[in-house]
Amino acid sequence: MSHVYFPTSAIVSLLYELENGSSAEIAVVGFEGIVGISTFMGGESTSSRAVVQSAGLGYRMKTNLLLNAFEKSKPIEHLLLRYTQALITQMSQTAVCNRHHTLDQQFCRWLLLSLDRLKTNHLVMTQELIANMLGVRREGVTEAALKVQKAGLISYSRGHITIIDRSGLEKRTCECYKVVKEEYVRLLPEALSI
Amino acid sequence: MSHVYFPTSAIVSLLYELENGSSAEIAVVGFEGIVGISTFMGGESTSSRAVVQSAGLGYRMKTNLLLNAFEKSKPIEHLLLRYTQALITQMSQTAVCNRHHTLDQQFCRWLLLSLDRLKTNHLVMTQELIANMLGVRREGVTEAALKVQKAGLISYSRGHITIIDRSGLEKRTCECYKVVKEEYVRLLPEALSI
DNA sequence: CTATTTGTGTTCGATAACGCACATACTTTC
DNA sequence: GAAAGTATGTGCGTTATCGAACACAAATAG
Repeated sequence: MSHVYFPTSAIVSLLYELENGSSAEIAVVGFEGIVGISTFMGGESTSSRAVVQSAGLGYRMKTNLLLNAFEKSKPIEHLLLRYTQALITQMSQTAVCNRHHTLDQQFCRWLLLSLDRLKTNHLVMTQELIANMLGVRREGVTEAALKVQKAGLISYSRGHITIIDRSGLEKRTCECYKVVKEEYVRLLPEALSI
Repeated sequence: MSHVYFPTSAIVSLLYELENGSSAEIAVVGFEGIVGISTFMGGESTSSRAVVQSAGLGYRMKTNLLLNAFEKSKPIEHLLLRYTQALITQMSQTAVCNRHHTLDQQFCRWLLLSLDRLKTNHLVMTQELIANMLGVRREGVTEAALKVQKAGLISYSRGHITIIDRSGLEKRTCECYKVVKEEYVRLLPEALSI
């Protein structure tokens, strides 16, 4: 890894892939975060794969520059570590969510996590790709999306999702969304005024 | 949190609990690790719960002493951060494993993760508790345990598990066990000669 | 403007895990 | 050594998700 990335309008998914080709998203990174924490965590590499989920802009920085900043500035170090802890919370909650919640709930959670990182209420993403992120079948996402659409919360058409009723989505999703969001706000108050 | 813990013979599970009372283990900590990383990550607290899975010994240290060491010694800082990254790998792999692998495989993975942190091939743990860790039904664990027992890999009796054929277990589990183990060895070569 | 590709909807049988109820057997307690 | 408690085994019907096949329509390419 030669660079780390600071998305501004882009959204990046951190995916883990299995030998059989199936995968699952373990966290989402947007304007609030960094892609490449292993730089300062000391591992140099990770087993996860970063995939741009929603095209957009971001800054990139040479790995060793970030490392320098991390070593020289305590405030930067503390900020980066606090972000890492927020990321850990997201990963953990995702693990539990994978275990216990329905596809419907997870679909809504995923939508909300993405929306929080976008300025618009419009998302460009096929069901096939969402299925890849969630680690489920495409048909499962189709079903979930239809239900949510029939409930009047979103409108969906060939890769274009428009959110109609955001608070409706929040009611429909599991607690995981809220838990993660609140932890981000707690740990990164400067960065977030979501 | 007033103290952090360094298990020596004890094994600690990091659990996330949901509002409805169900839970899932997201990582295991043994002699190779620390309970309380949020101390130096800066969050002060975590949403996870640490539960002693297997009784044993360990050291404890006042939180602010560890924090001092973290701030004053670069080698200690780097070691702790590398450990944290290993923990992140374990959490991520658990998330994917929860999604894609069968209860049988996860049961074997869990046994192996525990065994790596014990000196013996004998484990004291009821099926009820294992079910709690894995976030599944007790009956599911009973079934898995019976299969593994019938295959001649373990013997199980009222909370006492004895491993008979370790390499058999490794064949039966999913890749997740190996991936995590190798990452621990890569990141913490000094600490591990597993 | 036709042909192909892409994204979505639908069906159906298979399977893994669930929730619940209850039987059984080993252990501890008194 | 009888009674109560604990751990495990078993047998339901139920449900969510899977895997695979296919229909259809919108978008894109030639």
